[in-house]
Amino acid sequence: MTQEVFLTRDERPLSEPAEAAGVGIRQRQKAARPGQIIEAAFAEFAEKGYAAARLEDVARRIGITKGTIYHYFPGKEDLFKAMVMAHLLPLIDGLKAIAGDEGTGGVTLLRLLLERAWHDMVGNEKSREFVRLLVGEASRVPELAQFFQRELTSRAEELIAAVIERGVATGEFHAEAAKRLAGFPDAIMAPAVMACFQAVLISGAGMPLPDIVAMKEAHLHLLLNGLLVRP
Amino acid sequence: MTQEVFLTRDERPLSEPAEAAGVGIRQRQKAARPGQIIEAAFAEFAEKGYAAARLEDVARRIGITKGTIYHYFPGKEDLFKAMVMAHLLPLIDGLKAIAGDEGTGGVTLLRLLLERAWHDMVGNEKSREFVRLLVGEASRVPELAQFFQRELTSRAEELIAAVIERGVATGEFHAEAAKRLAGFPDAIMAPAVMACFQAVLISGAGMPLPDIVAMKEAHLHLLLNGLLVRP
Amino acid sequence: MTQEVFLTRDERPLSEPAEAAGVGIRQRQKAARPGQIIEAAFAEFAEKGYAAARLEDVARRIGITKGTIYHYFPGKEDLFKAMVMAHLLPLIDGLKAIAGDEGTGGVTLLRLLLERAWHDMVGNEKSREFVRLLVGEASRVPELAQFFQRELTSRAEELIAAVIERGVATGEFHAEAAKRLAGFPDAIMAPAVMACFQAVLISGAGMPLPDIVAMKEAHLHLLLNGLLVRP
Amino acid sequence: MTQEVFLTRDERPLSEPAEAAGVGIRQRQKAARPGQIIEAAFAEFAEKGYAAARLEDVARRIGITKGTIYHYFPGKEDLFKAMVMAHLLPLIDGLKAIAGDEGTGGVTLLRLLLERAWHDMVGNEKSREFVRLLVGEASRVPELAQFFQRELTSRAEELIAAVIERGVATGEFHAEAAKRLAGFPDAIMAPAVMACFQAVLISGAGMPLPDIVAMKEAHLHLLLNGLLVRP
DNA sequence: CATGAATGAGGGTTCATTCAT
DNA sequence: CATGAATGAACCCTCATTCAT
Repeated sequence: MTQEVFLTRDERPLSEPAEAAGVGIRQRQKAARPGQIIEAAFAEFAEKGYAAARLEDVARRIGITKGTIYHYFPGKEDLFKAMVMAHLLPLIDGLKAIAGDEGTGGVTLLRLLLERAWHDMVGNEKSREFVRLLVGEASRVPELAQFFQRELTSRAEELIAAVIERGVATGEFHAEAAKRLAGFPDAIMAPAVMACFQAVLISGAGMPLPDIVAMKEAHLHLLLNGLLVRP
Repeated sequence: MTQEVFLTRDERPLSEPAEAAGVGIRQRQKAARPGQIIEAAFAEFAEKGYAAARLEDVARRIGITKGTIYHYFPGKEDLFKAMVMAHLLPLIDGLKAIAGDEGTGGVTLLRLLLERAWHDMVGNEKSREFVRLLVGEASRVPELAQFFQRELTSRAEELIAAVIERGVATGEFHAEAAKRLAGFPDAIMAPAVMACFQAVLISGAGMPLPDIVAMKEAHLHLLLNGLLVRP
Repeated sequence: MTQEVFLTRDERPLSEPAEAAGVGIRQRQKAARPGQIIEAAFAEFAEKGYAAARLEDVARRIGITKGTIYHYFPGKEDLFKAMVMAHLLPLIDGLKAIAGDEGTGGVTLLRLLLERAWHDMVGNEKSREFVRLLVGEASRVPELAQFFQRELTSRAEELIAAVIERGVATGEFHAEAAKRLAGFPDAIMAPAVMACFQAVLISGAGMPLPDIVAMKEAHLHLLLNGLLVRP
Repeated sequence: MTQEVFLTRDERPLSEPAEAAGVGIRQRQKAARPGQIIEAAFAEFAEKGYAAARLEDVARRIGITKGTIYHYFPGKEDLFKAMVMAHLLPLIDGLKAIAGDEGTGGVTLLRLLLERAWHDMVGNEKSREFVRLLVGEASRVPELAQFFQRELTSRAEELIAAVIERGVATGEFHAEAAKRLAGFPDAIMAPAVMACFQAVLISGAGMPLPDIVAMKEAHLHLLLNGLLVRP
């Protein structure tokens, strides 16, 4: 069982060939370009950071030249935004899917939520790098920061709140805990983010990753039971 | 009650040579320069990121010229490292202080630990920016990443493990929870890190900060009691 | 009779791509660029010396901008090396050509050798400046100094030795003189080098050049006959 | 017998302590400073060239600071000139001394002249470096180039002409050779200059120096007898 | 006299962006 | 569509020179 166990859903590469049937290879190439560029851009931005990434390196990664990028994106910053969007949208869709789940109990919903979070933020190398990139650079692009806050963060917070509420309604969760968490719902997700950074740091240092599944279980257990001995 | 309530300890600015008695203004200037420069560098690096920060802006911030920086630091990267170190050292000392506390119960120790973490990572604007900067850039300076991992992260993890162990020894904490957390001690600190990012994002978007003290309380309560209703 | 009488062979400028038929102007430009840049670089380096030469001036000389130079050369030092090589290679070829001459007598060969030396080191302004530049700067680029020593100096010394040997074999040269010169073959070429410096100094001072052909004749005569009256 | 055998005359260091008797050490220090600085400057200029030499390195060489140099010299260029002058003057004096020698025969005078030339240009490391420096940089300082031409070169040429004339007068030298050399007297000295460069290049490449005394003898022999077999 | 902190004018180098081909 | 030569605006870094101490 590898560390990439969380790849349970749509892991389509961004540069999908779009199953073009009768069109020539040139057509297919052309249609695939933006996705290829975004993918290469992600790799460079993640590795070097926005400012230090060079468009020439992005281009070379997929065997094109600098100029070609400008056929598809107006400039470096736009490419960055597009790349972030391309990665953000699936995450948002994931959240929407859960929100639609007229699931049963609070615990089940919570588990579903954590599953998604761990998948999206810790599940594989690219996810982790993306989170790191977002934290490091997004605040330099206010437009993105706002989109991120509006579409993902606040949506996630609402979802968490809803899940807790449901747990309280079904009698699973403690009402007082729910009230207390109202002002800090992200605390629920925090360990996943933490695991993300831990993994980035560790793999950056060339050390072996810890057991991610066990970490996820520890996370859930901590949320549900806390540390204290039941009286 | 402002957001800077956590400024309970030594918040001496990095500059200022402590005591300057009979020495001339030039002498005082000279002794204070490195600290001033580091402070200005922090501001620029935090605002623009390592690559986008300009030494000229760092200099202008304290009314000197670019060249002067080179009297005190060999170059941009060294300045960055020095700045990180200047911020990291106090955090390490903070951890050491707690480790020395032959405290009583696990809960008390845990509270102490959280207090420190929230102070150091969420307590004020600069702390938060520093954490963000570290996450965003440290991996580009492997030397720093390793120092960070060795001196701070692993030390913190040991401390957390010790605290939990003590809680188990005193009968406060659940043995099973302790065992489960052994592989993921950072989960304990995660909500503080999360709050840090949340605050950065929110203030970056120009919105008002939430009640940090309440968040800290919610954090502690969640850790201790979990979400579930006691059976 | 001008001073440039020695331009008897291929004095093609370094630029110009030889034949440019139907290709567009852009193509022709591109192919010619490295040569143009090297030529301009030579002029600047010769005039100001390596350290004081400015790439911007090199660029302006041929109507391009600083940045363009970096499309063709990795940096200032590489440009310098390339320029030296471009000038050195023809000289080496010249020596090889003579070495291939299965000439007749020692005197004839010696005359051939001197002809080349005077042409290559005194014959025209550029040659002279190049020698001066080499003497002044080569030692700062050990790589070049070694190449120069290995490919040109030692080759020339071997050639001189061979010429003298042949003169001895044919009975033209004095055996004792030959033996004595074995340890100092460069003495044979020395007057040409001297004339090079003299010309540089003199034209630098704005004075008229002496009669170079006469100097060359004096050189040959001195070598062959010496100063003493025959007994 | 080492290579420095030519050190037969006044090899006083430039920074002589001026045998001050009762004056304090401070006084002596002060009086010696300009000479020390010039000596250090020579070392740096010779090693790096004028443009690349740093005044700070000059200062450090003798344990003072940059600023002190400005107490004794108006600036970098003036220091360079002063250094060149300090080295040039003894050479000029050497020539004058020979010119005063109402010596006997032409051969004897010629030998005297060569002795000086080899001593001053090949005799030791510093002499050689100085010649190289002069060739490389002097033309960038027209003022110096003119002084050099007027005081040293032309004086040397006159001296050589006089020596040859005397040889002709005494019947030692061939009249035709004398006439021919009138337009190129430097040819006489050329091998010494050549040996200088050869030595610089060779020691720059870390190889062992050839036998300088033998080279000098070969030089003289070549001048007197030429290469041809006497008919 | 001597120091060395500070200045400020460059110069080498990089790279996003443009545009003729 | 794609190329890649060319531009030009920065930015890091160096260092001769100044001057308060």
